[in-house]
Amino acid sequence: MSKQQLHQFLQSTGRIGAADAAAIAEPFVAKTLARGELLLRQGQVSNDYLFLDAGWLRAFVLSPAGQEVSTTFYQPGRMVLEPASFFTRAPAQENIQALTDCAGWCLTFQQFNELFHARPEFREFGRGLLVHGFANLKARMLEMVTLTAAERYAQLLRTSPALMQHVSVRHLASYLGITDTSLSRIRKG
Amino acid sequence: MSKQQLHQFLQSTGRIGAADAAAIAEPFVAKTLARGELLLRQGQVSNDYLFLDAGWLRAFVLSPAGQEVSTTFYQPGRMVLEPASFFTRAPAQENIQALTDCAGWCLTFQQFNELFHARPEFREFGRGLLVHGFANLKARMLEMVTLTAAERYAQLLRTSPALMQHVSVRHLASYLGITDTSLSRIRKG
DNA sequence: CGCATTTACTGTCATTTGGCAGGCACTGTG
DNA sequence: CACAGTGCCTGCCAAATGACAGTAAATGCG
Repeated sequence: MSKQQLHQFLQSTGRIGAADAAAIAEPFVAKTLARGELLLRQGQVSNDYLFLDAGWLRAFVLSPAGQEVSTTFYQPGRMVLEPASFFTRAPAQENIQALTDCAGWCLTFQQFNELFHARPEFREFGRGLLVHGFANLKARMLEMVTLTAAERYAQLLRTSPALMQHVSVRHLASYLGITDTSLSRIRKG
Repeated sequence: MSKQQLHQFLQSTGRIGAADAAAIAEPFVAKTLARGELLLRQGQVSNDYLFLDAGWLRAFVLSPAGQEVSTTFYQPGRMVLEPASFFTRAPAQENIQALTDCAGWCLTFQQFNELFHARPEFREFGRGLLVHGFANLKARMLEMVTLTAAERYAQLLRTSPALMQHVSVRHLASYLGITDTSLSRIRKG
């Protein structure tokens, strides 16, 4: 497997040229996960800044009541990251689990930070990643407030149809903020 | 009004010394807002990286149905920022409005970016700000999914009692993801 | 293969929440 | 003062969702 997808992703912001992309990608190390394996376990400090070539993952937390709540799904061609733990070096609240076999390229925090401070383009890239994640989360929050469960499901179907192939109804339901019972009814209806 | 609070806030991360804090604070310019005034209007590009000395603000968006939904409340001693527009230079979806008369210190995007690239400590500071905002939003999303409306209200009362003095029931309700009718009932309790 | 486990769906009923309309108190204005 | 406007509360009913239990199909495993 080559780093071609990673190169393209780095350049996709428009601010990183081919030569810089190659230099930035250089320290990334190959990483694979088997289906079901955890990339991050709650209580650990995240040390993976991962570009995902292939596969799907989900992040989840345990609610006070002890139930798994899926918080994020990660698709191929994107970064997999838990910023709160990775950047602050604090133990993670979240777990990140491979829904399928996965393969990608990974930086440690130290490697990330060296690039971050050494390369202005990568700085902007990293900042942009956080900003977009923030904006997406805000949009999701807005949907939680303004849409019904059925509308949220329809919206997700429309924007991420491929996701449905890899995620169980139960995971989807907790992501949408409803019970699997309700989601079953919504899908039926 | 002095920049003392800003100095302290910059140093509160532990990675910025007094001398660096003074140097970083230097380009910040005084900014005031009258109650009701908009710091940011949707459709505009945000150009304010604001530290709030005194006063309260809220951010809100218009839902597809045309209703105001409050998304964030800003308290004194913190930053006021709409990252999605400020960093990407894209028109904002959100409005930011002063709930009371406000005073603080402000950077433009250009000033911010110069500091960001020139000063490693400020880079880490800015990154930390985004990361914490992200983590807070995720925690709020988790509350939306796992708690009832009454529990979310109780939680907010516990964590931000001062907020209640400055925010109308209607704003609070949309922030909590319920109608003002329901919040009224919850408060009655 | 047989068996246990997990997953998805469904029915019934209780609870939560929204929609709507009305009432009361407060505020600013001529 | 009279008046309109606004914010907050409340009552009534309908819709959305949760809780629980049971079933059937799919899956994993010895």
